Amino acid sequence: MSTSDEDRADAWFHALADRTRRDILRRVLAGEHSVTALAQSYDMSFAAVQKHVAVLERAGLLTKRRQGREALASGDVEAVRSVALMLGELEALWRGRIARMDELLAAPDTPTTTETD
Amino acid sequence: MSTSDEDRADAWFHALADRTRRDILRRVLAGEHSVTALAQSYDMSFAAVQKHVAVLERAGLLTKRRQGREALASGDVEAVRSVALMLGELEALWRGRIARMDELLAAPDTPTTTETD
DNA sequence: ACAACATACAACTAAATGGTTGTAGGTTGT
DNA sequence: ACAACCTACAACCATTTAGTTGTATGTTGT
Repeated sequence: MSTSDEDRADAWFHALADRTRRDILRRVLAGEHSVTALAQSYDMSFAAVQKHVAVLERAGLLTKRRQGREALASGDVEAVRSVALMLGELEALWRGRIARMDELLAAPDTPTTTETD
Repeated sequence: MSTSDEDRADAWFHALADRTRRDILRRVLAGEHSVTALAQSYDMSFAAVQKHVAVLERAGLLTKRRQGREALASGDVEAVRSVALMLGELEALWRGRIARMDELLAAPDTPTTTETD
């Protein structure tokens, strides 16, 4: 494959780690917006907003379609779900810890090979 | 309040935007690990790993407790759930878009005041 | 007491980030 | 045709970040 899961996760979380980008994502998830329309909402240059949109696009969190001279940005809810899914996997690891604690409490004698190295 | 929700979100996503930190978080969610134990898993200096742990700690994604000379790090699953919750809110915004589309399809005459500014 | 160990932090460097201004190209409407 | 508009990108700058090494402090076991 070209980009690993970890590369994608890096891009996702990096894109989400900026409040302006999160706000842009909120808007484009709620509905299509042109880049200039988005830019008018923030106290920074058009180019800065355009770069934020590009970061979100590279991360796969939004897509753009051309309509005449406008670029209409739209949030990709599937990508958002993928990020949430990754967090769900982290939570599953935690549940595994609890399960191991239960094992220990249930069978104090059994050597459960907790540490392997 | 001292730190806004956005500040916390910045810290969360920034902490998660590094693969080493995500891996550390996986390990400490699965069970307590000392900082040196964690450091032995990665091809970088102890200080580098210690800084990654500090970033996760500042973000509230893990907590440390002292036991003798060791600092035992443990993942905070509640914080992970909070991050997932924030993504859920993004998804809800998207569902709002769909709801508005339904409105439009159901009542093509009604002026639904889509844009307010 | 003392050597080995675990952590913490300061100081430094290279690279990435978030912002700026400027320029260039495609689209629209008169 | 042409002016106004929308987008894209390059070049630059200040700050942050991810790594390094070195040093200081506390803990453990003999």
